[in-house]
Amino acid sequence: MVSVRDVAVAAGVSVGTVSNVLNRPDLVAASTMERVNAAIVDLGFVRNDAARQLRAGRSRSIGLIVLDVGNPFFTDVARGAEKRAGDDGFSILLGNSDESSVREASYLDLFEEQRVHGVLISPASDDLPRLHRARDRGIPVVLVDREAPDRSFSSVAVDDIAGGRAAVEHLIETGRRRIAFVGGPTSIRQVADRLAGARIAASERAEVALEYVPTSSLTVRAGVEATAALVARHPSHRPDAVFAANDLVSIGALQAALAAGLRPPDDLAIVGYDDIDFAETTTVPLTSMRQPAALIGSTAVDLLLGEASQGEGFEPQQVVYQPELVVRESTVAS
Amino acid sequence: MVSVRDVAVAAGVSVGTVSNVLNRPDLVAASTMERVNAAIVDLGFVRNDAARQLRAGRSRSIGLIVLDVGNPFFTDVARGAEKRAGDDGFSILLGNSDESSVREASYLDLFEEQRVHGVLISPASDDLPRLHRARDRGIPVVLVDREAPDRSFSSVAVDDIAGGRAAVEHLIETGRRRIAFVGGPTSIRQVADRLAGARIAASERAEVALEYVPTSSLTVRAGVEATAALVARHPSHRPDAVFAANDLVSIGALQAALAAGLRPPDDLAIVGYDDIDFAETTTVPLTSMRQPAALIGSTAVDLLLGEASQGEGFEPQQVVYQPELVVRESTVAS
DNA sequence: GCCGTGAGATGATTCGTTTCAGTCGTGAGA
DNA sequence: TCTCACGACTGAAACGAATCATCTCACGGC
Repeated sequence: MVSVRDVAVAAGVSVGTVSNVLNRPDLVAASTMERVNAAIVDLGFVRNDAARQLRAGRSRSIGLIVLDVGNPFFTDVARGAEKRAGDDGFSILLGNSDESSVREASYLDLFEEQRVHGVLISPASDDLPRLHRARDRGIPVVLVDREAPDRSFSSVAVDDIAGGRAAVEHLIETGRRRIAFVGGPTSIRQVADRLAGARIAASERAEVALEYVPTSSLTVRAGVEATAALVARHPSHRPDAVFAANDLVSIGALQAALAAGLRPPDDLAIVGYDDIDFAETTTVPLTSMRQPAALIGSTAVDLLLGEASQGEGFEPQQVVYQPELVVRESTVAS
Repeated sequence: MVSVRDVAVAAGVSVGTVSNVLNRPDLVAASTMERVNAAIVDLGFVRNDAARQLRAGRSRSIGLIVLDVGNPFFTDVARGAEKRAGDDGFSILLGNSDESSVREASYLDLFEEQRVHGVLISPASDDLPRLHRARDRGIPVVLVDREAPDRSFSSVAVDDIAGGRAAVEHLIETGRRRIAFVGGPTSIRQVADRLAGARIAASERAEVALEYVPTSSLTVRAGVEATAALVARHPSHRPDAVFAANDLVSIGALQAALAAGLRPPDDLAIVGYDDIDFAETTTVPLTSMRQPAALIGSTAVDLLLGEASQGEGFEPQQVVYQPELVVRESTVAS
């Protein structure tokens, strides 16, 4: 493996000069630079990032931990983050916690060992102490799609309470009275907030009943199972609307409804959350709360880099975007 | 930032002993180990991976470059790879080339600088020399979802020619005669092979016409645009079936067909490729060629680790899986 | 009392890069 | 002629962990 030393020898200069060619080309004479570059190409020299990092003390990478890589919402967030990070010469390390706090912790460990420039995380649990520890060690942390209860971290989120409320208000306006909220676990803050918003909207009208149907994860499968149980009930006890905690669950809910012979929106209305691309291509296109996924990702990187460049006296900032209701045939007949 | 030296001082031992506690616990006395571990917790010591790597010469990470993170097929591949890698203590660095050879090259550079343990790549282009260079520098390379023309690399692929052929044979059997293959660019091997397979199947029956409708990328949007142009033709020139290069394109094709007032499968049959989860939840559930995505990912890691542990005399291996036709309502009325 | 043995601990050295104080030589100004 | 400034380049030190040839010590055997 060829090192700067080899390049230096080949070009007849010192290692310091090779380093300058690589990092501060303005400090070196044109003719020297040419010789060094020729040697680099000749020998096939590739910088060793580990040595670079060791010297620098931190890496040029940013860790991103998402709840589910299979969810297009999060890949969109990742895309936004990656683009923004790339502009500043940073790269994104993507970790998938699959809603497991164990996996989440192991990614945090990994990222800490890598002396990552910072961590963007959509937490699976409420383990804020763990995050504080990371920050105490000098690694900035920004919460994604979630706010810190005590505002001790910067965050980029969408107002999930408002979103939950708007979704249920839409269902009420279109005539539904028995609404089921499908999703879980509530240890995921997004779920808890959307449910809270839904409850607020429901509580404003005495004739509206809101039922919480928990699931163990936010997947298509979970949506199918929970909804299948709902629609198997006697018609008099069956909800007339499902508000799903995210679009994967809502897709599952739609499948279960169709399998049971129900025809949305008449027999059952369905609202999802995230407005992933696939929500508009389903058998019955799904009404959903749209979130600006890529913008969330890029804003998170902004906040992170800001915090990283400032240091001690940094004041955490909360950015909150508003979700937007996208109405489709799963709630309103076309 | 606390280092092994600080831990050693706090525990009253040498740095070598701390390192032994971390890496070869069997060599150190129980009482010593306890003291060291206590010091580690006390001081909040976190190993510096850069220093570790520098010493070791290579990292415990494997780079994975995919064509499109937004495509669930690739996230499934990534999942499979990550799981398998994790079992051996490796982590996966996920890079998204977005079908751009420029982005692909920049990820390769990054991974080389990181002295990655190996690279799994679903190449966007035919730049094999670049890959050979990486391997010459000691970085094993395994091709994913694609075979090397000269078998000079190990690979895990699915027989796309057979897949393309089976898809078109299915269309012919169900009565279609004017078939459009939608997708591109053909510089992506998967596209070229699926098209080649389609042509073979079509050529076996004189009365079948196959038309190639290129797109610039494999996305829902591209599928919509290409198909919209097709269905806008006079009925006598309109194809009676679309074979899409992947499911994202087929979802786009379905949207365009519905928007034009056509009702699959009668007015237009549609076959996709990959059988992503969302293929069965579309307005008209999509017939698709299923590929064992997670298995592809884990097998690729297997081959990579095998090659990495052997070294020089390694013989590239080709693993080829067979795709499986999954018939749904987009080709056969229910 | 001596030697051999082996468990346990040591600490100097190494990995490859960046940085920075310092050297060298040239040319302008006094 | 001497000094000073400056551009160009040098090379040693430092980053933090892992390794391995050595060293220490206690104990058993004779």
